[in-house]
Amino acid sequence: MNRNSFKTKPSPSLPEDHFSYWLRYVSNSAAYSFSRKLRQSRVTVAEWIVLRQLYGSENLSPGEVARKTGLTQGAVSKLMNRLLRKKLVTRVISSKDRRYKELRLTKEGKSLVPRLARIADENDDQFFGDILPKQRKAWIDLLKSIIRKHRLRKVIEFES
Amino acid sequence: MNRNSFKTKPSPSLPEDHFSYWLRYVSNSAAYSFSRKLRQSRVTVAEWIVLRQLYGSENLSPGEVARKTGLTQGAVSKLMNRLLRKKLVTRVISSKDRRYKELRLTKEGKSLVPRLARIADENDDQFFGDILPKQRKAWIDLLKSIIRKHRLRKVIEFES
DNA sequence: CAATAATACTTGACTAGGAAAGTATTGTCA
DNA sequence: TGACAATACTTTCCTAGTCAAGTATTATTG
Repeated sequence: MNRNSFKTKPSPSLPEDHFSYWLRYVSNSAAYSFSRKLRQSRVTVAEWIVLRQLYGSENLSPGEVARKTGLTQGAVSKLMNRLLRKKLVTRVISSKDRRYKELRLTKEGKSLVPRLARIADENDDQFFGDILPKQRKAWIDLLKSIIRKHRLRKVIEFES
Repeated sequence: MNRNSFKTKPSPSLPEDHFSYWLRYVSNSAAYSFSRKLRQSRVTVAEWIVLRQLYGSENLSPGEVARKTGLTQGAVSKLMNRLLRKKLVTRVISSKDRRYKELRLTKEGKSLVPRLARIADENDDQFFGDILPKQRKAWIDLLKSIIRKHRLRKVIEFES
C-alpha cells in the first residue's frame, strides 16, 4: 500500500512556486537597473514617466497626470515639487479655473526627454532584446489581456 | 521629393513601447493585489517571504535571511523588529558566536505560513491561472534565463 | 598578546509613495 | 443668493526600503 495513501498535509508553497514571483523578480531587476542608469540624469523612474507624459501635450493638470500614470494625486503633487525644484517643469494656476494648475515642461525638461527615452530603450533592449519579435508580441498581448481581464489600474512603483 | 528625405528626429519612445513597462504593469498589479489580500493577516509581502524562509529551517541568522531574500541587512533588521512585535518570530543571540542572532518562528508564526501560502496560491491563480501549463513553463524558463544571463540578484520591492 | 581587521548586526538620515484629512475654488439649487 | 456639494490640489502621517555610519564581537597578525 502506498505510504501516502492517508491524508498528508502538503507543505506550504514557496514564493518561487508562483508565476508572479519570477515576473516580479525580473521586472524589479529591470526597473532597478533602469533606475540606476537614470541616476546620472538626476531623475527617477516615476519622474521619467511623468516627463514623457508632459512631452506629449502642451500642458496637463496634476489630475490628468495622475489619471494617465496611475499615480495618486498626492504622489503627483510631490513629484511635481521635485521636478519644479529641478527646473524641469513649470506650474501655474489656470486663469480659467483657479482650482486647476497647468504643468509644462521647461526647455531643459523638453531636451531631457529624448535622452531619457534612449536610456529606456537601451535598458529594455539589454534585458529583453534577445526575445524574438514574434514571441515578444505574444507576451505583450498576453500581458495586455491580463490587464483587460482584471481591469487593472496602473500601479507605480518601488524606487531604490 | 519626399518631404522627409532630410534627417528627421524620431519622437522619443513612450514608456508603453517597452517590454519592461508591461511586465511591470502586471507584476506590480499582482503584487499590489496580493498585498491587499495579506492585509487581513496583518502581514506584508516582504514579511511573508521572510516567514516562508524561516519555515524551512530550524533557525536562520539575519544575514542568511538577507542573502536568501535579496534584502539588505538593514531591511531584514527592521523587518525582524516588526515580526518580533507581532510575535511571529523570536530572536536570540547565538551562544556559539555572540555576533550572530538566531531567528525562529513562534508557534503562531508557524501556523500562519500555510495560510499565507494559500493566499499566495490564490492570488497567483487569479492572475495567471488561465495560462496553459505548457506556456507557463515556457515563460518561467525564459524569465529564469534572463535572470541567469544577467546574474540578477533579487530585488524586493515596493509596498503600498 | 595587543592592535587591527573582519564579520554580524543595528540605527539614523533619506527617499518614495499611499491614504486621508485639509484648503481653495467653483457649481448647484432651494 | 447663500449654504452645501463637488472638484482640484496639497499636506500630513504612515510604512517600507536603501545606504552608510555606528556598535559589538571574534579573528588575525606582527
